[in-house]
Amino acid sequence: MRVLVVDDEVGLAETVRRGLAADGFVVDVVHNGTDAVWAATETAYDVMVLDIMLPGLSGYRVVEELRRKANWTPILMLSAKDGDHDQTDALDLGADDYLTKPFSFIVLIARLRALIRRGAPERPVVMAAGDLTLDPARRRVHRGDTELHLTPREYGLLEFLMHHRGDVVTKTQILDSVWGSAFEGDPNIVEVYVRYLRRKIDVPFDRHAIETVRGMGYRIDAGGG
Amino acid sequence: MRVLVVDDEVGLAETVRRGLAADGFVVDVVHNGTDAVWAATETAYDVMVLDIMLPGLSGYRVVEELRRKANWTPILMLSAKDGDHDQTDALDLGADDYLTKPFSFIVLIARLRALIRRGAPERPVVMAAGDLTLDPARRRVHRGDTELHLTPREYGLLEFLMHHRGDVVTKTQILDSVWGSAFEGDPNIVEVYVRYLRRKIDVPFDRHAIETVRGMGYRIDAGGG
DNA sequence: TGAGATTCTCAGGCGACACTCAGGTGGAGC
DNA sequence: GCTCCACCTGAGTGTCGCCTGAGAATCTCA
Repeated sequence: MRVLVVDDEVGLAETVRRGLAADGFVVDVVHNGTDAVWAATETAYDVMVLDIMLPGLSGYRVVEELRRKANWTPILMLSAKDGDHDQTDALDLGADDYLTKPFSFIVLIARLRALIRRGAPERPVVMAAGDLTLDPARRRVHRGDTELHLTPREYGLLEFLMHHRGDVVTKTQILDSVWGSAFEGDPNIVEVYVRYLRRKIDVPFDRHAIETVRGMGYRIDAGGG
Repeated sequence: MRVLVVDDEVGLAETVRRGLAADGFVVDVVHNGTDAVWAATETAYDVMVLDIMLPGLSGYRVVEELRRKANWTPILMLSAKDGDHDQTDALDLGADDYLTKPFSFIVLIARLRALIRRGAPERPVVMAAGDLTLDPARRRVHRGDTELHLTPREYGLLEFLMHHRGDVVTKTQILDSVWGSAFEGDPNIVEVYVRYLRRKIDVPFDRHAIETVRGMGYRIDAGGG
């Protein structure tokens, strides 16, 4: 059982390290967020203990960064504060459990074991429209079982459409979100990329996921075409 | 903070009840879908915990039924399964969060608090006249279960009529609102478009939602024809 | 540096849609 | 029942929104 402990209070970190080691865990300790991300990326830990208050990269940012990198190691967060906000913020960001300092060692170990037992947490939301799925974390798109290769622009467009699946989105909205409001070129670019997307996600499968709503914009059907 | 817990496993439901009560929630428990819909309709809960696997009316159907009845109580769904499908299905149907069994109590409570904090999600107003519905956000029109394809002008006209459903609107009002006061063409255009609309929303269903009030204008019946 | 991938521009084509018009129909008042 | 006028109807016509293919410009990576 490998644990990564992240806390800038060297004394506390050392106490935790000894306690966990005595309980049979293999423990690595780092003292800041940047090292935490690096360590978690290099080594497959079974669980992480992560303090929120860290110099440089905060605990929140560490979770965010790891999840963005598709690292689903269970994370238990620690905080000195006792507010609801800390707690829910942490969980919203993708942490898996939460403990307020000061905490009992027995509780910490029990919670860690529970996390390990549960295994890697639920995957983040995979957006689906019928058999067309888009996984934002992994940046992957599937039509049924076949993976589709999309260029960055195509992916950005599809992600935007999927995020609003069922709703009509105007070309202006698309331009603003996918190309950015600074875009100065020909708005026709949206039509062109809708065509590119259709060529990859619809045409080969004889589907019509992307619907044109004349005079309004486009809509991706929640049923996937 | 009132919570409705819906789970057919009596033991688990009782555990959840006690835990939430200890955390200051006022908890009601029911063990099947039918009771859940009834309870949620009778009482204004701040949040619901809803198991997917239920005897009789499943959790999915409960969500569907409540949303259909314009009940937007935040719902957290529970499932024994661990599939992606469960998750997206639940969220697609109008649930607001999702938790896989077994779950940590801390996480459950945090998620519930987050849902309550977020409050009932804003739902777009769906205008209805009998079984004729118009969803402005999704720009969709249904007669019963069948979706109708309207052109932008037809849609604009119907939206205006629905907005004033029950009242007589004059052709001048229609022209000003739907075509804009700048319109210089033949006012007969209103009659033409009323005909187009009738051909799509009334004739195929043998209905008469759009009523002609001779000398005055038109009226859409609140009962949908 | 060069080949391939990707982004973007442009101009032509096509068809859905908005609108016109001329005649038909039927209700209301005499 | 006749007449008038409001409304209905069908057959057009032109336009504009969207689609499409070709190719230039730019980026990426070996």
